[in-house]
Amino acid sequence: MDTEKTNYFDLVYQVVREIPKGRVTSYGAIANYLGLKSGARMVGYAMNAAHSMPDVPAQRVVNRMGLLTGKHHFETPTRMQELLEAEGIQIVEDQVQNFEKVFWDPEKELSI
DNA sequence: ACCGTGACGAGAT
DNA sequence: CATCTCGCCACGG
Repeated sequence: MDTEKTNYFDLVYQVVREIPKGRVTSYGAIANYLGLKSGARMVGYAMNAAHSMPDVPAQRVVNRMGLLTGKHHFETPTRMQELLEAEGIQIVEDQVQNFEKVFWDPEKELSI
């Protein structure tokens, strides 16, 4: 055990858990907030490990275009959309509607 | 130890 | 304006 090299994964989960209900954010926004700068990919990779993390609403994390790119990683491909719709987010063909409205920028609205 | 791949993003053509 | 390529870093095979 020991060697928590994936410590930055926890940072990602920390931010994701702070995403308000009915809102979404992007991988790049989280990466930027954590200072990973162009590590948007790393954020996505971290989310892949989120499978073992409770209270990590990965469905609220989409790519910068508001597209549900990671829906295939859920229990079912439609699970992500259903969860978001249950929070009041409208989705059409894996695209978040009113993305600008539901977009939640950690750097602007979050303070942890 | 090397190569390929990946829940992305931005710049260049 | 649409498409392509490269960069980022970590992990699996």
